[in-house]
Amino acid sequence: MSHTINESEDGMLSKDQMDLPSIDEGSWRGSSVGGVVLKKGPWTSTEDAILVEYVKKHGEGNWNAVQKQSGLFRCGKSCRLRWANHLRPNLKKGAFTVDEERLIIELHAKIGNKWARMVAHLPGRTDNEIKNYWNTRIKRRQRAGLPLYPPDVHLQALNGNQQSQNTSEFNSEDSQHHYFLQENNYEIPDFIFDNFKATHGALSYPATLTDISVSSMLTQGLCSSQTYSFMPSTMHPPKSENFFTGFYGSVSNGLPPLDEFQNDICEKIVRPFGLSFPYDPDPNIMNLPPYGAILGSHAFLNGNFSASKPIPGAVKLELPSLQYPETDLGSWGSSSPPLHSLESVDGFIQSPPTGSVHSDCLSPGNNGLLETLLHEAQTLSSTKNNLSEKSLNSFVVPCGMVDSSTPNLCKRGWEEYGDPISPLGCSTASVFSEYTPIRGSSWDEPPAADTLHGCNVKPEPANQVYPDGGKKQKSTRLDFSRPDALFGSDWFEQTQCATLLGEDLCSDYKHLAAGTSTLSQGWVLDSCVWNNMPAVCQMSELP
DNA sequence: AACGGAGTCAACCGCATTAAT
DNA sequence: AATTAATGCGGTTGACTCCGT
Repeated sequence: MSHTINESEDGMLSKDQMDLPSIDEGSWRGSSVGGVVLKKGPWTSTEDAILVEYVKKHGEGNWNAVQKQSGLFRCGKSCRLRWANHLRPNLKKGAFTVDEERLIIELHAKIGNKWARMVAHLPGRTDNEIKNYWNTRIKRRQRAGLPLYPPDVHLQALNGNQQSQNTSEFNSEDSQHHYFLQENNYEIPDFIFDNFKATHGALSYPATLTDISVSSMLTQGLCSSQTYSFMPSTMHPPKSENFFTGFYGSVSNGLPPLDEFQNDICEKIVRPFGLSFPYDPDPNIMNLPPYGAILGSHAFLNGNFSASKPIPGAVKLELPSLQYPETDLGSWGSSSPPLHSLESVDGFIQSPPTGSVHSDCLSPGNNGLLETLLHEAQTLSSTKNNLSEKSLNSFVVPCGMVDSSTPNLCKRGWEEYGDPISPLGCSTASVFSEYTPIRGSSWDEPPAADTLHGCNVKPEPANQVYPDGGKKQKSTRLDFSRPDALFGSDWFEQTQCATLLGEDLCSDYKHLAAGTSTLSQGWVLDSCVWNNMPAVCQMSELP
């Protein structure tokens, strides 16, 4: 498509031919350099001709001189871009050939969003073209629920990267970039997971990454002002919600800077993993700590709060491995039939690879980063006896606080009640239905059926003491004894819950509340917290 | 035919890097 | 060494087109 040949241009063209466009021309905007108002918007053929003529005379470069010497009212950047993308000779126009597409895929699997570098392999193409193609392709495949890379490309890229460790075909940055966060969208290629699933022990990732323990990630990466050591250097704070803003939060959306996480053993990072969630009621729901929106929530799954209505940012997320129907859920949890209504998750889950995370507290199943993170977080939590009172304000029963004699909620959840779409392996529904200890007893204790629909829910003991010596505090949370009441209430609809969760998830929970037989007070809400719900519950005062 | 959503593409913007002074 | 300008790069935006309803 060319914007240089159209009706509006024709009108402009005649104007150009007579004189350069007047400032009040629609495509002129306010930017000015040295008192000269520069034009923006589509180029006209006249402008193209001027630019081409200029380049013929003076060669490429010194683009800022174009405006001065040729009278073209375009900034240097615009001239350069126009020349590079449209005017320079030997440009290959038209659709990408099959070979080119294949090459782009392979290159992307190897080097990520290095469009300019890809150009070297695709003569006649521009980085912009490649980028557009890729972005379009991403959307298309995401919509179709297809993996971003064909499996063979995964393997090929994997091998290539392993070789590149030695051959330096791609620098380490690229490798890291490649392995961790593909492209702008923080996409993680399938082969990471494939490989992870395949190895579970053998190092298949670049050493620089495989050596990253969750602890180190938490304490050095997430919890230090060094920022995210495993993030690509090219990552900029995204404008839209995405996984990493959602996950590690606070980068750019008004949340506390990472420095604030340095203390307290990354409590705030640990929290989302079920350890605690001292949520401070905030009327601004959208400022919910994104890291609280992780486990089992759709927000985690697609980096957004919406369940099946991803905000635009969601488009950028993709975890190809989880798009495979045959996904070996060993890395996420055991396979089990998708849960009703909650499984229709946007298929983009992502998680840094952790195939060979070595730590002192390797997760029981070694099933994936989240599990490992969780497990390690448990360790961190358990060793941190002085968990702040603040965190105790949460009514979360963190995994790490679950008595050792008690089946580990998280672990068991992943292993036995795996939600194919949840890194935890247990969806919110599964938590509700399976891990809602009645009357605060063991997780193993079968839920009492009498707690189903009635109101005879045993209230949580007000003075309940928790393993760490602290007391749960109801604080400002809603005094709903039952989440089913909560979800089914008008309040739930009338408050921001629905907004926060998205209509779909909202209805999911309502459905859940109506159908589950294991709801009880306290623990249920804990589960809610654990699944990102408590933040919702806590943030509003009783109506 | 009108409308709306999705796809495509060109161009812009902001930041990073490099070169020049 | 510090500053400024030029350039490169990647992400995003907005206009346009296509297509289905």
